Amino acid sequence: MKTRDRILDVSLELFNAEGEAKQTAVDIANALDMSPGNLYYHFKGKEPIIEALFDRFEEEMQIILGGSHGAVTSIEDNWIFVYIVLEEIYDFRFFYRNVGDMMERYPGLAHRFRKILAMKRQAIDNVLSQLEKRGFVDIDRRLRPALVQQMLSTLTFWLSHDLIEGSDRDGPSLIHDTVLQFMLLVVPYMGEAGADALDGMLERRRDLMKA
Amino acid sequence: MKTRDRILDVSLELFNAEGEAKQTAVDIANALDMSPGNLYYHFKGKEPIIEALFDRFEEEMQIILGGSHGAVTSIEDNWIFVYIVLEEIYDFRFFYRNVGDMMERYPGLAHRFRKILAMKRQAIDNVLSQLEKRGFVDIDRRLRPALVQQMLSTLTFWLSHDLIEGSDRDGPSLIHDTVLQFMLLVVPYMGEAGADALDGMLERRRDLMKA
DNA sequence: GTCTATAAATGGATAGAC
DNA sequence: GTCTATCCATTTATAGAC
Repeated sequence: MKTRDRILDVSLELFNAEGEAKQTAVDIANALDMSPGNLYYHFKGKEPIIEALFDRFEEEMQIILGGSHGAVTSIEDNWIFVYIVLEEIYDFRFFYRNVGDMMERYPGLAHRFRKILAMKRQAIDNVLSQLEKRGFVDIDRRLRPALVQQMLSTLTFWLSHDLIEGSDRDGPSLIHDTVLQFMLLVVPYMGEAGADALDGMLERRRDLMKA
Repeated sequence: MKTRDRILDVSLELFNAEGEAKQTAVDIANALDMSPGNLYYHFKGKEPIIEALFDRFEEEMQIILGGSHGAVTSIEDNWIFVYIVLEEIYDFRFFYRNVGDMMERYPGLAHRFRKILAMKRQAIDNVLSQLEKRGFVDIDRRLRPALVQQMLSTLTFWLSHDLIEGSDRDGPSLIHDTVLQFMLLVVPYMGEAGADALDGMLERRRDLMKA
């Protein structure tokens, strides 16, 4: 099963770098220095390759999002999973450059995308509940669903948004800014402590910029 | 120039209903009860049709976003332009079901999309400034850019988000909920008056649901 | 302006030799 | 497992008659 893995590795790299939609089966074979016939021996086309890549992605995400998110003390620590999720998405960023397009062209992925979305929502909800229970934040019940939705959107469309703005940033810096953007959403609900927490977040971001 | 307009009208309807990516030049001709050859006489293919449709959309958006946004008293009235923008986007929703994909496949649209994005950002900024000046809201300077970005994302990805969630809602109800989602973003910055404003927004939403 | 017919181009897919 | 050769389907695009 070595060639099979090589096909997946190179395909992932190619899709992330050049965009999935533009690559044909022949392009993939070329990138592998392999004949199209041989590629078809291992995978019946582009679609099964995509699905095999999604298998990998899904597995990772389930590990990340299925893990426990309790037992942390500081506010920022609660959101560490956000950072990890963004990094994982970045590894498979071709899926997220254009989620709607992927779901449309590979209908088999739609419900699996939604399952991951639901897990993300659950994870966000858990963390917010933690923060509320510990008294770090106080969120109006009527505003809570909108806040969760906003967080979920951030997690889903950060790459699309960057693409549309055409900023062409490097991955790590984009990830850091997205984490910041995410955390800033709770600041208004932190009351007195909000100002200090905000300072901390921005300072940390500056440190990361330098490094 | 009558056939030309008919082609654009029917194409828009077809793209909105069935998705732009799936329609070929022949499909468009069929929907028009017209031969492909004739279609090609008026437009050299799908791309010039898309661009002509974007001309229409761009013109409308410039009128909406270029207009003045001052001289309104209530908080909700300030956001009327959001409602109008969403309705206009809905009329050309095939552009927004998958913005990134459109920009990728029609590179000529990219900078025009970005121009509209910039106008939206400006309009949001103006309204926020108005609200601040009148003392309706008090937004930390360091949080303001993140808030604007969230609002912009909402305005850009509401249709994608609905598509991904697969909720398959009807247009008007989706538009109303998106306006609500948009306005809820400022509630945390309204201080004492926030609770009342929130009540008003939710009540208004309920009234619209019944109608 | 509109049609029919057909060419040209692209990408997906398989057969059969090695 | 891997290659070459080839076929098939789809879509774009044009030529020429009406």
